[in-house]
Amino acid sequence: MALDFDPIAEARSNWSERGWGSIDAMSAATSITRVHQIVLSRVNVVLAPLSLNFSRFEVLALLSFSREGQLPLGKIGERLQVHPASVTNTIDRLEKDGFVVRIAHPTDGRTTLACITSAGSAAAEGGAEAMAAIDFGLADVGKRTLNTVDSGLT
Amino acid sequence: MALDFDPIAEARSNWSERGWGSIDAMSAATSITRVHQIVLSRVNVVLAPLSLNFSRFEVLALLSFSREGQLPLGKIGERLQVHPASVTNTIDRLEKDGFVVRIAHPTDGRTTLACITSAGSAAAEGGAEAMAAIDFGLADVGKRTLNTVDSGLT
DNA sequence: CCGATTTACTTGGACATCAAAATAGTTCGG
DNA sequence: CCGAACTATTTTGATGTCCAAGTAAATCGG
Repeated sequence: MALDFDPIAEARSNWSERGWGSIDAMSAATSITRVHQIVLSRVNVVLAPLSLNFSRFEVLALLSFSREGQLPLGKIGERLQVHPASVTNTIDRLEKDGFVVRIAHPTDGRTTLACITSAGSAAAEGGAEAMAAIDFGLADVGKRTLNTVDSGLT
Repeated sequence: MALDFDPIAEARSNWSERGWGSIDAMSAATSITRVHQIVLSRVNVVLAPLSLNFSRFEVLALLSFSREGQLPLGKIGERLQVHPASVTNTIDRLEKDGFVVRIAHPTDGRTTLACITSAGSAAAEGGAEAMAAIDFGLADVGKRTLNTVDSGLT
């Protein structure tokens, strides 16, 4: 799995030779992309046996955190910063797997609520446990990095 | 664009209430996901007018860094850590836009080389400039974060 | 109270990615 | 030199994401 070269250092050096600008930002963007890639794939590996991936898990977690275990689809998209069409798609799959059900909003006919089922709650629980068990795939990334990635967000 | 709440803090608090583990790692993973989302979308916005996105730009940059301006598809996938099928797809598009051409490897009949064209070089140049101009969408992320994201990678 | 606008979700289309199977060419052991 | 094993790429099929357009319901202004 480990590469025999450092892609980040390589990119920095080539970038600089080319006289291209914003090297630090370029380097950071590359790192972020790479870390994201690694984390996402590691996390998805342990979620797969539960019929989950990170997106689906996020939705279930959000629902399980809510008072009633249900939220309008639009709210879900807003919270997770994903496109409405993606929410529709994700809820479709969660519903097909029996993890949520769509129910009509009591007063607003436009709105659809996603409501988590007990199977959904169990899956969320299992997913959280599975990801915690591998430290979200970040075990070897280093604590200092973690904390500082954390801050500096808008 | 700015949210009226802090999703990361929110997630931490809910996560903890639930008694779920690895809070720091969870928080970091969430941050990485979110930063990646933001950076990628900002970068793609400025690349779009050039008929590029970040994936395609990465391939062009890699080719333009190479001695001969050409590399085997497999090498490209290895360097950029993407699936062979994705390389095929990306090269298809770049070729359709006239940014690269496929040529046969001189000695190994299995291998296909992607060779950057002058239009491709120009596009890479323009893309680098465009991304540098917006500091890779990281302008408001903070310098300390950038440097530390940088280290801690395997 | 009605028409225009806004809001909420879904649908269809374009892309991107991965896994697995298919294809074609190379290499290696006997 | 031949067949087995390996390597490089493409194809196929499943997912996932976004955008733009469509549909349906609520709201706002006159």
